[in-house]
Amino acid sequence: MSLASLVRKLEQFVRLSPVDHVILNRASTERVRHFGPRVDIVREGEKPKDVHLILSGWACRYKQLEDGRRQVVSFFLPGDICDVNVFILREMDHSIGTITAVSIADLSREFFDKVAAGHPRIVTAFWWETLVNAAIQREWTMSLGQRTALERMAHLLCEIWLRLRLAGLTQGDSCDFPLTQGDLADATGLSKVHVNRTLQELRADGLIVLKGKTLAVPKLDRLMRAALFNPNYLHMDHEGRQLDAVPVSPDAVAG
Amino acid sequence: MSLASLVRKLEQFVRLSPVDHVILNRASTERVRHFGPRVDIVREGEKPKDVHLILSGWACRYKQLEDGRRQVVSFFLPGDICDVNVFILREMDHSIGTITAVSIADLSREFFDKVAAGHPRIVTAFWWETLVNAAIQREWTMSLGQRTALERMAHLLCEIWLRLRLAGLTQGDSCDFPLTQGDLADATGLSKVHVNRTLQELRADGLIVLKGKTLAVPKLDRLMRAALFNPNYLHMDHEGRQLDAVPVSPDAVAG
DNA sequence: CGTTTTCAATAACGTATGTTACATTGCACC
DNA sequence: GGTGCAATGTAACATACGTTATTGAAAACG
Repeated sequence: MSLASLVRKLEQFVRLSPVDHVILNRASTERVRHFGPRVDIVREGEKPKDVHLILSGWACRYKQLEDGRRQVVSFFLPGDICDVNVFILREMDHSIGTITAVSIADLSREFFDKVAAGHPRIVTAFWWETLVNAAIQREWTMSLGQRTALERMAHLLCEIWLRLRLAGLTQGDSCDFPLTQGDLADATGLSKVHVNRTLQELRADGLIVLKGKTLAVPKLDRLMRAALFNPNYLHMDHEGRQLDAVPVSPDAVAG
Repeated sequence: MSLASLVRKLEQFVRLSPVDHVILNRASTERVRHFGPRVDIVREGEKPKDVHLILSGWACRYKQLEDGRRQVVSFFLPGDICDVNVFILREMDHSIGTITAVSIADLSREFFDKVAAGHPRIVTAFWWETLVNAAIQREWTMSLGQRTALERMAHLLCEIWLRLRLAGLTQGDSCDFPLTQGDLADATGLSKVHVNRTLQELRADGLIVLKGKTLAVPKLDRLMRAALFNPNYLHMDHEGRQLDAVPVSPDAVAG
């Protein structure tokens, strides 16, 4: 129920003015909606009306084939924006569903028009968000096409970890992790059974501690190596602002 | 060496003004470069300088792992724009390489600033391009995660076919097709051997005729069915402007 | 606070796709 | 108009991952 993650993330990239803060703050307090866990926010085929900003909770974007096969194509964490400017399209080509209980703010076309007209830094920040999301989608393509089950799993966990940390949602080496093995299967294109095997292997190698709904990553650099993880695609730095500008543990980024 | 494909594609979605045409025309004749086949236009790690518009030829975006595994994450056909606004990022997270000989126009940051300031329809058209590219990338995620080799191959061929047709680059039921089986392997995440097997099967089923550098699709609707292809993600229509506004064969879009 | 449902774990077995190897065809280039 | 190299085609064999089934342990629920 907070704007903090979005602002923290965007300010990683662009310095926003006090007026920009007011604009974002207003946008994220008007028109707030709440959803339970495992519920659809948006359905494929609908006309897109608003852009959604995740204030709290986890959600995912997914697609389904006629015969029921389901692929999660991205995860939404607090501070994520679903699709800047989607409303120019006639209909949604995918669905968005919640994982946990979720609060969202609906951002209208008018909001974007106003931003475009008078708030160039927010425009830049939103372009950054858009470009990073595109890069993440490409990296998923890479993972699904080339990485083995183990690498793929490790990669996904690294990515989520770094994104959570950027949003200020990690505590030490652990974080909240509400995804089930079924969710992980739908996201990695593996079967649930093989997801289980793969997690066991990561545990046995001491790369993760995953229990209940909590994930710990004791040695991020080792997990990254197992994943062939190159953080460049997250574009977490800009014009001298390095990732390390955020207080993080020293082993945070390998390389 | 022509702007026609871009304009044809964008006008499918937004009606551009005469001034818009002039702007695009100027942008695509200044700063043109030519490349041979199988050559890199952009390399991962470089600082993005311009946005590239493909005037002629085929190219692809690809990523590589440290150990050499390579994934093609998208194809660029004539009329495609590589990445609207990439230059706000510090460095490229992927490479762009040519398939055939290619001519591109470099679009500068100033061009985009000018467009943003005074040409709202071009802005909308570019957003549409951006959103469709994102949707294509999601569909690739779906393909790689859920579709079988045969479905995946068929799906890729459908997609390329429809994109070429939108750009006005098909003749009857056939089109130029310069991709090698190696390219198809890198794009589908399959081995070259299995790509060969899969193409044989599509041929045996009469779904494609692929020989030399020409592809024919005698029954698009059947190929689409084999691919579980749903064209909605290409967003080829807008506010009453249907796909069929372009002169096409009746079996063009199934469903 | 027992009951029901979901989620995780594990085993046995099946298969789609990968790998290696080599033959064939096509095509660019002297 | 051969000669060389890239692209295609095929076969035999290997394996990473899928499927089905069952059990146990947590949560969710009334």
